[in-house]
Amino acid sequence: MQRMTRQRSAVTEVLADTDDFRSAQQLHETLRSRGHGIGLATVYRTLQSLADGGEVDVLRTTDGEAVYRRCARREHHHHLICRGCGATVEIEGPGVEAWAAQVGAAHGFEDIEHVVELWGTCARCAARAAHP
Amino acid sequence: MQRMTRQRSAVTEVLADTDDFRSAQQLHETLRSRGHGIGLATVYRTLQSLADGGEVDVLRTTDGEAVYRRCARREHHHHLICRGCGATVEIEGPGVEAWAAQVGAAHGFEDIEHVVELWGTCARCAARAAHP
DNA sequence: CTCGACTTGAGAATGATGCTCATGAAGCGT
DNA sequence: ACGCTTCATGAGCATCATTCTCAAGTCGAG
Repeated sequence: MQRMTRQRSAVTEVLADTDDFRSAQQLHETLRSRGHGIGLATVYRTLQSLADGGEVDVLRTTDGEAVYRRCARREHHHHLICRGCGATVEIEGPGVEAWAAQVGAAHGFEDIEHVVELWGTCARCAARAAHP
Repeated sequence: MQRMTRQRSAVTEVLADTDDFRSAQQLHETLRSRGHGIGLATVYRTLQSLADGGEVDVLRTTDGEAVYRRCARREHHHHLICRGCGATVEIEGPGVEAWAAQVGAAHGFEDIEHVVELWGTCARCAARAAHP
């Protein structure tokens, strides 16, 4: 079972407040700045369990760092993420599911999962880069 | 310029000998076992420069570990990778390029890149799992 | 309210990867 | 083939994200 602790609700609250993908460290920072005393290890543990329960989406930046986001849809979907600030748009991958399963099976692979994410620079970050 | 050293050619040779995605550590291991004296740092540096030059493909496992592969095609393409052993099949992503660029632009994002990879368990690893 | 079981957190441990700098070797020019 | 300049190497240390440890704290069922 999963207990509802002060720390756990603080994490879900912060996640609910942003639409961007954020790293565990960034979330921890935000939590501290809001006055919640919470340990980094707890943030990692909580994010892990939320991810296991499908309540948050996790993905890896090109640097290999894990970033988390509370998505609107619980069904599988994809993202367009800003490399600069983490701003995210949920997107559709038309026909991707079927294509992935079919290609996998055609090569004798089982338990197929697919990773389909778009990375770019959002308008705001592009503007910021233009005015240094 | 890029000098051709004993170590560098050893790395490219090992990469040429496998079709699987391999981590820097695994490649280092293989190199040592073949009798090449080579430092881990050199393996990392060499892989990095090969990747920068587009001679090897790099991607991240779900654990965030970087894995490398000498691909047949130099043009952009996608992969179906075995989670167990790294065995890889190069695949086509029909229409993905155009779709990615279009979706990105529609949301005001620039410099769009896309990550499209399929992960699964290859037939050999599935069989191995069945006979413990 | 009580108490056991789960959770927390500070700090240490781990693991991948990057950095340093003294030493080695590629390869250009001769 | 011979130097010589310059870039490459490697052993070990540094860093950074993430996980582990375990004593102390706190949910929440009864």
